Amino acid sequence: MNKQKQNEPNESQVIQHRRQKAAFLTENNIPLFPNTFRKIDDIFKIVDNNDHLSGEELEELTTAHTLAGRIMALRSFGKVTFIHIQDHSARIQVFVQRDSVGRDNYQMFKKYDIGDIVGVKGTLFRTKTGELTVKADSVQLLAKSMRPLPEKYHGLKDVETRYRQRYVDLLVNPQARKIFTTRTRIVRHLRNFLDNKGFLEVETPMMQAIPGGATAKPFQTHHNALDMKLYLRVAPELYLKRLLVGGFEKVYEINRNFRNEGISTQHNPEFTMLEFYWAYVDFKDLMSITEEMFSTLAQSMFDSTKITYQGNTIDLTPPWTKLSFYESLEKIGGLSQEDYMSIEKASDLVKKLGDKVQTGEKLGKIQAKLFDILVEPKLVQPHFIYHYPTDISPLSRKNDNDPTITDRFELFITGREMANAFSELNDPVDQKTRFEDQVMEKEAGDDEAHFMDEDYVRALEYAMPPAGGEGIGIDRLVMLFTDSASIREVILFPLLRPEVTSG
RNA sequence: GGGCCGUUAACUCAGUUGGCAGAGUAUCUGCCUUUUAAGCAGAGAGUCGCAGGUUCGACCCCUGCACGGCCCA
Repeated sequence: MNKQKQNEPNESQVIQHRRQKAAFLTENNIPLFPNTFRKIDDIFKIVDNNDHLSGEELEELTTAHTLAGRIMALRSFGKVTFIHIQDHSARIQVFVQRDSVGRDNYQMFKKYDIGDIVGVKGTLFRTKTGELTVKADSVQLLAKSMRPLPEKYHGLKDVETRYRQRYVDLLVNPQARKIFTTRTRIVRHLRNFLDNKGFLEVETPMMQAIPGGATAKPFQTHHNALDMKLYLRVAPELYLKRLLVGGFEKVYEINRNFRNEGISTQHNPEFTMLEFYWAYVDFKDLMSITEEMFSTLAQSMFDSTKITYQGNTIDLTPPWTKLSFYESLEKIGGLSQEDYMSIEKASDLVKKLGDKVQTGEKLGKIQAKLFDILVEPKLVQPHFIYHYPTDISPLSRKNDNDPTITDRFELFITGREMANAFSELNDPVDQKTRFEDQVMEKEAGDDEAHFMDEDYVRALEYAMPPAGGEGIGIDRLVMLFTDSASIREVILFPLLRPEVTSG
């Protein structure tokens, strides 16, 4: 009996027991991991097709079902055992009787554990308590589980384990599965929405020699054969706009971006963005399509344009409130023009509110800090804030009447930035100047500032059609639609430090 | 980066003033042919996150570290 595992004296008792059972099954010629069983029926379909039938009606049916799934519960009465098995679609009870499956088979079945994956053939009936149940003609082991599942009643609660071992979380917590199936439905809706409007989905480089398209710190990597430094992209923007130059008029990409910043309930280093670019429209047209996109999404998910997020009702019924950046500082931030239009006053205010101001920082950047503190958290219902300062919008088209502001908006819901959009800057001379300004900021120590991208300027020199472009954070959108407080709840495998393996 | 909180059996959690480490679930053995958080009887299971320190004695007090969570920047 002690022939195995003497080198792992601390191995949990449960695992040792399971190894012993596995050895017993192997000795009796029961394969632990056969791939010969072919599942025919989804459990959901079986339940859906038959749940309306009475016990008597089920008795008359002789239809045999062939299903497979993981044993999630097991109640043994000696010569008869009830198990619940779960597949991707649902869960159903299975009744395994010694006198139905045969004495020898039942002997083997008694070595099956919660967590094992089994294949079942049998017919339907109702138990005394009325539960729709499969009466097994046979139960076959398809994959032996060597580890116990978390507790049946409380499930897996430990947040760290839920993220590190997401497979266990998904197995035992239906809410977790729900979030990720909802995520997929959301993304599918967005694709359908854009496809139906004639947008073309494309894929642009994630590894870039010159990262651009957002003010953010990039990750660095290295290509060995080419011996060159590469960056993981912070945004696809500049490539998508090159496609507008190339003649595509409506393009979008849903894919990962990487930003070398802190981790929080709102930030994961890799995250998913939708970016779309549309020739011959401006930022106001983008407001309309955004309202349509979000409200149809809510409608298709919840049959309503009102949704609940962390106890607040969010009304996504268009049209949404629209305020200029300066209006928002006044109406929502409670500031006067003199507070925010002078560098000195605005800087003092920022410091008073607990943030820092670097010497030589531009007015727009200081105003943005005021906005972040005084306005953003209060934008719980959907708000478009437009006409951002040019200083903090290096890729946006300047307003025709006032070059200190841009034709740009950000969308805020639940106090968070959900989208960023603007009329695109397509004047190559202006763009080059903005890049040069960014390079100066970079040299002054701002490692979020843009690099010079000569090829992008060259592309604009061939003429890019006037256009609007927008980015929407998919993870935050999914948080909103799944009522999740943390971004890690909506990312299957959020970034964590390596697990410490002791001893 | 800063503050606060957490880390005890496979899971969910207790743990008294610093005095032998606990429960439920799960597991094992026995009984049990319609249960469903099945039941009854019994049993086994611990690097109390890690490393130091204080103490006759530390899960408990102190210091440092690791991982995670929340808040702030």
